[in-house]
Amino acid sequence: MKILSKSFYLKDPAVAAKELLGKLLVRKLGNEELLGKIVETEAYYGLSDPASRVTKKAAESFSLKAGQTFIYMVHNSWLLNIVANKKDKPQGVLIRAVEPLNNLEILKKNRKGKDCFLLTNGPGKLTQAMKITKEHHGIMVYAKDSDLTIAEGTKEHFIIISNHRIGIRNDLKRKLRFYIEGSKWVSKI
DNA sequence: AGGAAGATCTACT
DNA sequence: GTAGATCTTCCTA
Repeated sequence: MKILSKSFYLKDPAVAAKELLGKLLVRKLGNEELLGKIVETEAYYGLSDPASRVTKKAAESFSLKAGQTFIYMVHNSWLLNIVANKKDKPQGVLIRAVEPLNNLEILKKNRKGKDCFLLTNGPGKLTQAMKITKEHHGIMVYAKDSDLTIAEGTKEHFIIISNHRIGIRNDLKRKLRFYIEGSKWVSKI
């Protein structure tokens, strides 16, 4: 399994968000390795983004370098972001949904018996299922020994749909949400 | 110290 | 589809 290099994250967040679709999220949990295919992402543009208070907080945390995680709690849920930018700007990609590929029993246990696509079809759900918390804030996802990494996925072909983002009052005009067409794990069509 | 608001989730109608 | 739950952070006094 090939882990994406740091240079992968040195690009425009919208581009990175699109290219992250189909990649593998690798969560090391003790002796187990939880694999999830990324099926839904959103790009965030930090300071120029109307996402109010979240942006402010993000601006601080995005002083992190490209390729590091940025984890944030909202509405009793953890959200997983990967910092991605060309320059030193507070920008990044939000991982909204993944398709679990193995260790379903562990995911079910963490999700109190939920099943199938209910396991990870939302930002708060996938972090719960994979036991991702604030302790993973600032992890370098390109480092081989990190508990959380992102690796090359299969080379299968899929169609990418773009849409406006979810849950923001005054969204930007650009469509910054991307997901794989037909995936059962996409949170909302 | 207290209140308000949020990149959500769940349950119910 | 809509309302309520529930927690962390930020803002104001």
